[in-house]
Amino acid sequence: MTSPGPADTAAELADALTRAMKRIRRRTMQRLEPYGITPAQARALRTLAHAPGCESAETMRLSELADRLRIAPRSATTVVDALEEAGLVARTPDPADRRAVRLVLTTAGHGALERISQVRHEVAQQYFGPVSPAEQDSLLRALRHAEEAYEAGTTP
Amino acid sequence: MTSPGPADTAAELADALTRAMKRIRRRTMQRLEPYGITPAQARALRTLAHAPGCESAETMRLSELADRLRIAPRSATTVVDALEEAGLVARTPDPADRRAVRLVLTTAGHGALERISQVRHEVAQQYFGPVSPAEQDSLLRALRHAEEAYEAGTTP
DNA sequence: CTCGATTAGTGAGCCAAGCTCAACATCTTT
DNA sequence: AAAGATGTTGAGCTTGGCTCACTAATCGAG
Repeated sequence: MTSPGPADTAAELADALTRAMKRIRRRTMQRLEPYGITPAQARALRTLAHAPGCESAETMRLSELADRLRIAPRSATTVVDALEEAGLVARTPDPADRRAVRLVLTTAGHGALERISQVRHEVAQQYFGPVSPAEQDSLLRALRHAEEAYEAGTTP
Repeated sequence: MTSPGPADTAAELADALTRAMKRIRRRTMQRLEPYGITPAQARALRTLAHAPGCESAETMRLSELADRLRIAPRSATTVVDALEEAGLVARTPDPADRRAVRLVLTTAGHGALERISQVRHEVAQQYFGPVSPAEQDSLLRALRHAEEAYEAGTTP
């Protein structure tokens, strides 16, 4: 019953992914905690930092940040609130649209970014260390492949 | 700066994992919602179902469930509460240890399990469909490898 | 046999990271 | 200028965890 065939690989994959994610997330959180940065904040910061397409990077609208993070705009507000309170980003008015807010990375924000990328790197390196670089690469490509197909399939 | 070398693969991997997880989780949640089952409950149910090592499966202590799910015992209590209220598992006293609780799958629980495994299968299949079975397999092995190494490294 | 230590489960209360729905200001278009 | 679209946020909810403190029960000396 429940077809114990080889097709279950996909489901097991989902499980393995969940576990890996959990580990990495937790580890990163622990490492980032001393700086008072949560993973979500770190993600936002990173997203904010290398905004492709904008000539003067690290300036972005809140809604664009939400888009890139794939979260609801309202959720982005909360993240930015925290980031702003921590002095890592600043909300400045958009001269061209008075409804909008432009987010700019502060100097402290840049500093945080550096620490984040270091931690991120270390944690991932530690977790995926036992996996050979070649395998890592194919893993990454596989995931991207799946992701692209998914995106193409849901937003046609 | 921040070493744009090939070593970043691991970090990107972590990102891709996060995204994949998110998608799968959401999709599964949507598909399971009509049955009133959350992903966490589904996980618990599955864990409960094929408990390896126990001769008479689907009977397990709460703390063992917590262990297998890698969550705190207290969190398992909450999950089991929901499961019990939905009539999918039952708490029965452990004859050998009156402090302990044995969790048993009800008939409804078995039914739910079947639906879950179907949904799980379909969702994962859909997401990882574009990835060849061979790649899926190597991906899975890589993740397991990382996981094992991690576990060995943290509980020596 | 009893008494202290340990273990199993849970109540209370917290946190992160989302979500929706509705309000409000501000464009944009007709 | 009125109608509608868009950008941001307040209020309040959800999931899936967490810790700390407590009770009940078992176990291990002595």
